[in-house]
Amino acid sequence: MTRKQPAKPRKRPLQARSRETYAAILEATARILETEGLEAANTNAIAERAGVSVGSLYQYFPDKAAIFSELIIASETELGDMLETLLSSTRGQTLEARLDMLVQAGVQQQLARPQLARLLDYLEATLPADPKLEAADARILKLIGRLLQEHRDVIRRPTSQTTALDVLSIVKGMVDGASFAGETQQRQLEQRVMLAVVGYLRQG
Amino acid sequence: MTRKQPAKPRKRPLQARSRETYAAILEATARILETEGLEAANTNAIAERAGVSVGSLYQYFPDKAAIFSELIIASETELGDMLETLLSSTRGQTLEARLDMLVQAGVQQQLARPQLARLLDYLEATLPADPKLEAADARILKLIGRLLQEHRDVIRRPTSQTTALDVLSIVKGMVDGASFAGETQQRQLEQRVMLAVVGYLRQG
DNA sequence: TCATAATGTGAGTTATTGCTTGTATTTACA
DNA sequence: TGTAAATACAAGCAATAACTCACATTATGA
Repeated sequence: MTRKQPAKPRKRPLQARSRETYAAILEATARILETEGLEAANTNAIAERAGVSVGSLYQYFPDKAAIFSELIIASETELGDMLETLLSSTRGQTLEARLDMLVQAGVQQQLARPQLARLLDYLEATLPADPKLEAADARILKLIGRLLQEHRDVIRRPTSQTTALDVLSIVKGMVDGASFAGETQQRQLEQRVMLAVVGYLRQG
Repeated sequence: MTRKQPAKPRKRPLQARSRETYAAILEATARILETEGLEAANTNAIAERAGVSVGSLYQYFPDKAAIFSELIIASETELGDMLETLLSSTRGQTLEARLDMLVQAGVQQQLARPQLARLLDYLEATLPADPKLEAADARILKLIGRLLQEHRDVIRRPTSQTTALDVLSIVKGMVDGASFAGETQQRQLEQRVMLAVVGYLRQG
C-alpha cells in the first residue's frame, strides 16, 4: 500500500451470485478492521472470513487498497444519501432543527461502528487517490455547505467550504473522542455536538 | 500487533551512545509513519532509517508495538508539559485568554506533524493497553478539567471529565480535518477552533 | 442440449516480516 | 591496562504477506 496509482479495476459482478461474493468481501473486511485492526486485515484473512477463495477476491478487487477504498466510498455514499434526503425533507424549518437532523445522522453513522469509522477516516488519508472517493467526499461537504447557505442570514460565519468542513470535523472529532472513552449514549452525545456546532456558527 | 499484553520491557539505555540509538529509533519511526504510513513502518525499515541494526532495536523495545507506544507517550507528555506550564503561568487571566493559549498549544502540536498526529491517535485505540500511556492521557484531561473548574462561574457546561474530553476532541477533530484539506495557516485555524470551543462552553 | 461466458477454487510463488542469536566492538572503572 | 558490562551488529529463521494461475463448477441463452 505504498502510495501508488490505483490499479486497474477488475471484472464487475454481474450475476446475483457474484454480487453476493462482492458484498461478503466488503463486509468481512469491515468486520476484521473493527475487531482486529488494520494489520489483521490481510487478503487471506478477508477471503476466509467472507467464505470465498482468495482467487475470487482478486477477481473483483485489483489489490487490497481497492477493498478499503470501496468501503470508504460505500460509507460516504450512505451518509451523503441520508443528508440529501434530510435536507430536502426539512426545507422551510429553522436552521437549528435542520442542523439537529444532520448532526443526528452524522453521530449515528460514526457511532454505529466507531472503530471502523475511525479507521476508515485514517485510511482515507493514506490510500492512493481515487476520483470516486474524492467525489463522494466533496458531495458531503457540498450538502452541508448548501444548508449553511440557505440560512446565511442567521449565521455569523462565512458560508464557505471551510465552514462546512469545520462542522463535519467537529462532529467526527467529538464522536471519535467519546467512543474512545466508552460513551455509547447517542442522544446525550448528539446534544453536546449540537452545542459545539451551533456555538461555532453563532459566534464570529 | 494482535491486541495482546505489552511484552516485558528491555534494557534501559544508560550511556550516552545508547540514548542516541534509542532516540534515533523513535525519530525514524515517526518519519516513516508520517511519510509512508503504518504498513511501511516495519522493524527492518525503522532500524535502517535510524542507522542502527535490528538487533539494537530489539535491545530497547520488546516488540514493534512498544515503539509506537513510546512515540505516543512522548507526544502526550510534551503536550502535557506545555499545558501545565501554560496553566500555571496564566493564573488570574480570563478564561478566554487562557483557553486561547491552550488551543494554541494544541493546534500547534497537532498541526506540526499532522499525518503523524492523526496516525498516533488511531494507533492509541488499537495498541495493547499500557498504564504509562493511560496516565499520560489522563493527565491531559485532568489539566483541561482543572482550567474549566477554575472558571466554572463563567461556563454553562458541567465541569466534568466529559466536558474536558469534548474540548480536546473538538481541537483534534478540527485540526485533522483542516490539515487533511491542506490548510496550513495556524492562526486562522486557531481562531476557528476557539469559536467552537468557546461556543460549546458558553451554551447549554 | 451444448457451447460459451461467468464465477469460483486453493495450492503455490515470491517477497517480506517480526524477531532471535551468536558474535564483535566499545565503554566504564578498578 | 585489563576485564566485565554495555552496546552494536547482521545473518538468518519461521511465519506470513500479496497475489497468480491452471483448473473446476455453474449459469446463460440460442
